[in-house]
Amino acid sequence: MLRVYNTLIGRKEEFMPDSGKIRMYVCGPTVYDLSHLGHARSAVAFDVIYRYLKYRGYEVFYTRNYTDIDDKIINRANREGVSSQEIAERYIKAFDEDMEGLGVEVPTYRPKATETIPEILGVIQALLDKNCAYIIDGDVYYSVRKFDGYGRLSGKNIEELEAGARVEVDERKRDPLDFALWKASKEGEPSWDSPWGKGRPGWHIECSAMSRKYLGETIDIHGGGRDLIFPHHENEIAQSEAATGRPFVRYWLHNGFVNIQKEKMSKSLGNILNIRDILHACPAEAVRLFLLSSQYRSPIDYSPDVLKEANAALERFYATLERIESYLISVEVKGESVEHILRDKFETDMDDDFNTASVIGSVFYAIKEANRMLDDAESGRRDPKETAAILCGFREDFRTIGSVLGVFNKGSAQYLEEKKRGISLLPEEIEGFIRERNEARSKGDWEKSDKIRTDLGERGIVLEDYPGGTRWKVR
RNA sequence: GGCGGCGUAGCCAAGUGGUAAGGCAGAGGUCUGCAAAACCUCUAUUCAGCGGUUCAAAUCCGCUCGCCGCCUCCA
Repeated sequence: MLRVYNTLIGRKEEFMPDSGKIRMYVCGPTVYDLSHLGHARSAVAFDVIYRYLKYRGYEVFYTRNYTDIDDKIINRANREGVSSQEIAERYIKAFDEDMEGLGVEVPTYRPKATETIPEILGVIQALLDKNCAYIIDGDVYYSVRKFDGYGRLSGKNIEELEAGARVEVDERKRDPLDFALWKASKEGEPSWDSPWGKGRPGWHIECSAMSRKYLGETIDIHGGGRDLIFPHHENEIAQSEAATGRPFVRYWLHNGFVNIQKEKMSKSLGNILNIRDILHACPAEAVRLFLLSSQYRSPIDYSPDVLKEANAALERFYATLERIESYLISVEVKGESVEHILRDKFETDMDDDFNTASVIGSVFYAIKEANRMLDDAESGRRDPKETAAILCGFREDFRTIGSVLGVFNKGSAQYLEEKKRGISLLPEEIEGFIRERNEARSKGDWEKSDKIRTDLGERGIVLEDYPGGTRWKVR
């Protein structure tokens, strides 16, 4: 039984979709700059949720939008002297590249706000017809007071919000909490025709329109970062439910932030880490492993060290996987029953609000088990066939888990191959050095043999001597 | 000020009523010419603190302290 933490009720509850088809919407980026680690966390968290739901046998219709019209885009365009569209296209492309780099699966639908204008106009018109919105000088505002449930998602009440409202209130609005559905365009700004004059959509309305267009009036899951709970998601609920008269979202899921030195990563604090910079310095699987090492709702603190740790953990995983794979080549497995203890644990953990941190713990527990069994089997203290059957189960379960987490996903050969691309030496050259070193070793010339090992070490090659011979790997 | 969340070993992090997963770092050991890798042992009588409920609490309740987020664009 899958249980998820639903922000709407503030606790975990059983996930019961209406049917085997799941409609899921996640708020995507506003495309005015490169995406940062925080975006990566949200994308990876919901990528794993998407994959797991599919793994569980659901058909998932996953929509993630691009907000491609917005003040920040316009500002940047003006600053650079190019069109808003050009800015949006540039950063959509960049975002897509980053997602691909992170191994994030492509959602079913990836709509853009600017391609949903007719539907946006439709929702606004419906709200005007129902007297939930009003027009002032070509702007259209949503009348928050007309919506009973306002504040339910964020646990706020209207009176308190008003009391704490910060300045800069637009005097024309009937109520400080009212927000723009449609903004009349100023000279030179991108605009679309509407019954209320030329203008562009407000931020919140696009998600209501896109969600409805691609997934219908009531959807199963709506996700995004915690900071979107208020006002963005609160406003989406108000708009959608007032317009359709039906519940908007059944399960609201929100991911925690990536912090740097305990503080939220954000533009205003200037502590941004771009995805592409990180990906440049570190394999994608290590980034994902870092992100998935905490439960998706918890805050996680970034530092260069934790990424290094994730990378080291990955290294350990693949080194053991390689051992397992070589062992399974040497020992025939047939007719032995393969057990899937790991897979069962994986499902139990994931069923509990996608507890990837616990899954990763189990994987490394299994890694230790596997190494222990291999040590014992290799020294004849363990039955080879029985060992092979268990390791075979591990290997299959690693693949299963890897396919959902997008980590531990490669064959060990592939992983090691990729690492070898980064080095300046040819494998034949390295083999040559190893032969030379072993000749020296056989003569007891430790000085020479150690120098060869040190020299290779400086070029990123690590040597390991085993009873069967010397092996090398890339650090 | 209002609302929400968090506080588990040197660090990261699971565990939400049945007696503290896992990783990194550290110490000792096995193996090795020496290493490396791997394995073994050790490293939280205790879960911010104080009370309460219970046969039983890190887990539930209350209070205190500390940190963070939202209330304004934000993943």
